[in-house]
Amino acid sequence: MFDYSKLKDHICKRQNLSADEAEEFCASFSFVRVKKRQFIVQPEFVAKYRFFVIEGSFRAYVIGDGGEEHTIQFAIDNWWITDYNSYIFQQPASMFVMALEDSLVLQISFDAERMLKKASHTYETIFRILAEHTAAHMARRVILNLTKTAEQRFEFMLEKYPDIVNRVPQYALASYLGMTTEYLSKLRKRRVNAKKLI
Amino acid sequence: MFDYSKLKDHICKRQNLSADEAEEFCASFSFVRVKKRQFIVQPEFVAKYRFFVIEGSFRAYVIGDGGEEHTIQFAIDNWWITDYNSYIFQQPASMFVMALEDSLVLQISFDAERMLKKASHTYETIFRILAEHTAAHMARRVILNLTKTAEQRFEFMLEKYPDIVNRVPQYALASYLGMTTEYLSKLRKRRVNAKKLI
DNA sequence: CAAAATTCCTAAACCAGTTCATCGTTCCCT
DNA sequence: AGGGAACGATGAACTGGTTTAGGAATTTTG
Repeated sequence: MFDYSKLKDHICKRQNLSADEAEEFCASFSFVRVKKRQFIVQPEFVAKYRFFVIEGSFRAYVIGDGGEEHTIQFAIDNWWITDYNSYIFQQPASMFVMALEDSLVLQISFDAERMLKKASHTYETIFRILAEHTAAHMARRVILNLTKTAEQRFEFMLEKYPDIVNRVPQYALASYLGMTTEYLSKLRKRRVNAKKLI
Repeated sequence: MFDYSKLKDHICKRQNLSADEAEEFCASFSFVRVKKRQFIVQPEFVAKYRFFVIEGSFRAYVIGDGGEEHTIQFAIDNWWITDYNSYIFQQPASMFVMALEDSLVLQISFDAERMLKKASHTYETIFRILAEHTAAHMARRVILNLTKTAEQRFEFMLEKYPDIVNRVPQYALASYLGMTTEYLSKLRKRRVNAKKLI
């Protein structure tokens, strides 16, 4: 009925798998359609699933003490998303994860993942690599936030993830970059004016 | 000659291991003494090792465009440290990792780690769990930096990692928390004055 | 299609945190 | 032991980014 090829490609790029193994691996995932503005993770509830985005886009955010939203992560096609701390430790989540558009995802439950990890060394390796990549990505993000100014972070985002910049609402992007919408708007204007001079 | 018990305890807390397995696992690590101010990772060179601190303390930092130091991570007894992106992808490092005191570490090389991972499902699991914990920890750090003010981050640090606050130099702590030494000094003073009023 | 709601832009006042400059203290090193 | 470098404190001037407040444009929904 549905097409697992995106997930298969994603996995096989990182680890050699026989056709049978790839098949068995994917069988633990189920397709779910998610409507725009629908939540797939909510605070207080344990994040039972890890999601792989086939099409559409998502946004993970937390609510600060003053009620402000802080975007922690975006996910578009071929990215993973969930509340990582909630999922890994099976504790109540602190994040919302919401669809930004009507989307299609593949989800795996924590239990199914645990079985896969237990079942074979190869599957364990896949999740090990996944976790390493996640850790490495997060480490880069920490460095970026610590070493660059708001403007530099925006420039970096434009260069590295133009798809995301053009696809997500401005207030979500601003809070991801650790600034206000107003300031992002100012930066955008400054860029346009700078371009006009060339 | 040396005592592997700290590493053994650390691993066994996370994964069940037979005595033989624990022995074999630890055999891939070697003890190294590191003098204060000595580097165990340097930019441009590939981080060949991952380190487990037996005693002493370390600091990982990068140099910003303007020459400022930004502390990315501290490590004291029973913590892991290296330039994660360099080690995992075996690419040139962007960080310095320096001993803050005369220290004793256990190091494992990337190749030895790869062999362990390949050799057995159990060892693969250990490194998977390690990576998951690293990713989860980093995710919490990103959230903290995005949602809290400089003062709140300092308060949090005091509560959660008082050992580190009391053990590392002020300028290192300040750059870890994403602020200047001068401002941290001001916050410290504000705290002392606030306490006097109680 | 029109009303309601959400998103985006602009601008001025404001503030958390930085910069700069100076001084006292502690830690090393030989 | 003593001279130099590293470390911490403090205050005044400054700035990157926020807050507040308003209005315009776009999207959603009935």
